[in-house]
Amino acid sequence: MNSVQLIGRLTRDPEVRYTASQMAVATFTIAINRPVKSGEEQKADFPRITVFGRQAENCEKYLNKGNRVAIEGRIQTGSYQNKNGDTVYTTDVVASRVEFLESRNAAQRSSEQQRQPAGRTDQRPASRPAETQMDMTGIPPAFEEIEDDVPF
Amino acid sequence: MNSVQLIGRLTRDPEVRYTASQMAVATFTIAINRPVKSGEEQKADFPRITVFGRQAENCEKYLNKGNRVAIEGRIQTGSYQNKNGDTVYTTDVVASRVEFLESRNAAQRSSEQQRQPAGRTDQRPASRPAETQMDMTGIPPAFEEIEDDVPF
Amino acid sequence: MNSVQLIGRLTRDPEVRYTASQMAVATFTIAINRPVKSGEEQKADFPRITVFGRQAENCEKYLNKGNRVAIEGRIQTGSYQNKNGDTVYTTDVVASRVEFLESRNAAQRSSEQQRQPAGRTDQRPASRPAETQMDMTGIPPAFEEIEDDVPF
Amino acid sequence: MNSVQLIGRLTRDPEVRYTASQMAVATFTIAINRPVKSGEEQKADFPRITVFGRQAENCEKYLNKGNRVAIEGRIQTGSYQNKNGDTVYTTDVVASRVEFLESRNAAQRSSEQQRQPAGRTDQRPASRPAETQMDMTGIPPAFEEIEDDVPF
DNA sequence: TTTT
DNA sequence: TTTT
Repeated sequence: MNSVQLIGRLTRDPEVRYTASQMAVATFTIAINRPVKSGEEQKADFPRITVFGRQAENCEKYLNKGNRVAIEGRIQTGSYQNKNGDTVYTTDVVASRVEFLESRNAAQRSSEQQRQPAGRTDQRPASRPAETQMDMTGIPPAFEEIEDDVPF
Repeated sequence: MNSVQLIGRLTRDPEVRYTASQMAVATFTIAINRPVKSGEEQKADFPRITVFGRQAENCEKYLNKGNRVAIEGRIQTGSYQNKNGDTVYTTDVVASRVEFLESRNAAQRSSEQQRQPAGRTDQRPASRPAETQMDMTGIPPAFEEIEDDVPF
Repeated sequence: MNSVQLIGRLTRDPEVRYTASQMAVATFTIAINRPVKSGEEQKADFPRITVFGRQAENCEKYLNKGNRVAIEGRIQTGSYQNKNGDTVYTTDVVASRVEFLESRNAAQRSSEQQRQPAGRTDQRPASRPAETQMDMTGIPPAFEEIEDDVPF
Repeated sequence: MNSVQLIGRLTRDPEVRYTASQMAVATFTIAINRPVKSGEEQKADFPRITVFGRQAENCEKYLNKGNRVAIEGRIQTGSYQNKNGDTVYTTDVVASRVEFLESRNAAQRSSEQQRQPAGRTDQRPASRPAETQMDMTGIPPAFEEIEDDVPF
């Protein structure tokens, strides 16, 4: 069992990169405020979230800094060598599900603008319902094909 | 919401230190095998677990390398400066509950032997029931007093 | 381990009753929409939530039908005899934590109006920040005293 | 979000039935002891678990009354009319994952005997490693085809 | 008996 | 390096 449930707000816009096989991988950090007695200063935790595939694409489209999300996933640990040659250990939450509890208008997102330079020529604004959820089954890189339905 | 549930095995005996106020803090890492199709090589994640107070003492007494535990807790992030002066970011699971799903005889524990060099002179073996659970409410260092009942 | 995490919307205003020792007990049902492919009809689950103590009072004050909440808790089963004399088995989620992800103005709440008939004579509306969380440690009826801080 | 994590012991052998499309559906109840101060009488909760597909078959093969399992899943509510014609409301945990934390020898299981009447003619006992896990992605009845690997 |  |  390796199960994580989080609710928090993005500290920055998601970063998206692509694997060799063209799968999107979105990464962002969320701020989760700790329960605090009134008067005490607010503290927070900042876990890093990784999302794969179509969900990563939706995060890129619809999530911005400050947006609140609910995350279901698992803890994944790893390590890499930094420039100094010493080992850095990492701990990420790999999301199997991202639920948008709120998201600003996607049109304001610079990263989307860039990927869709020809632009939307239809009249409907690139807005979306405030509540949306998406599912991802399977654990990349062993990644099954994803049904191509938009989440709303 | 910041909620984590894990089942795994200790990669080493717990390490225990004490705060200025004499509260025990146990730290250990568990190995959680990832689900894997037969034939594939086994991979695992290795989150670090932190336990406070009486629970930390029980972990010290009853948990050894290889023992299986169930953990409920939350993700806590932090940072510190290493010897080279650069910032190292940390992610821990702070356990609010540790359930012993199995534990070897505590007497075999080298770390315990060392802390109790005069040894046990009574006849009863330092064994314990295989299933035990303990609860910890509250989040250190804001730590409420703990009812002093042994977990079995 | 008995751990539950839910996000959903109240199907009705909370019902509140009081134990012999004057502890508030709030009960409500939330609707959790199931993930659904676009085009399919929406289905939902409707677990019943039980909240104790000061948290129950806050639910009464600030939660209304339609409000979205995040719940952490555990499954509790029980049974009772109905009027026909046969046994009815029950399954509830006892909340250890309720997070208000949204709540309408408390003044609009009829149940509160009723409990405070003399009314608020000050000018400030009985509103509150949209995000609020409260904590409850301990499992009623073995219920430890609750620190008397308001959650905002 | 609709997430449940449980550890408990089967109160009886699993019951298995088959859908029209020949998918196995296993049902059982687990006992989860509540944390209790020493001296108090033990109480427990008894949620009903439902498992679909290949996992249900594995439950039938390898799980018996008394075995300890870890369950990940979600709460599902429903209702039906009983013989008296009144509505009975149900709450189940639909398991997306069942982890065998322990299981007696499968050969002792009567239900398996029945499904495999010709019997095993090889010499190896129908035993299995004590730790095993299986995964099920997707939510029946919208059920994707399951890779046919045994879980050990 | 169900929410948006 | 942090969100409201």
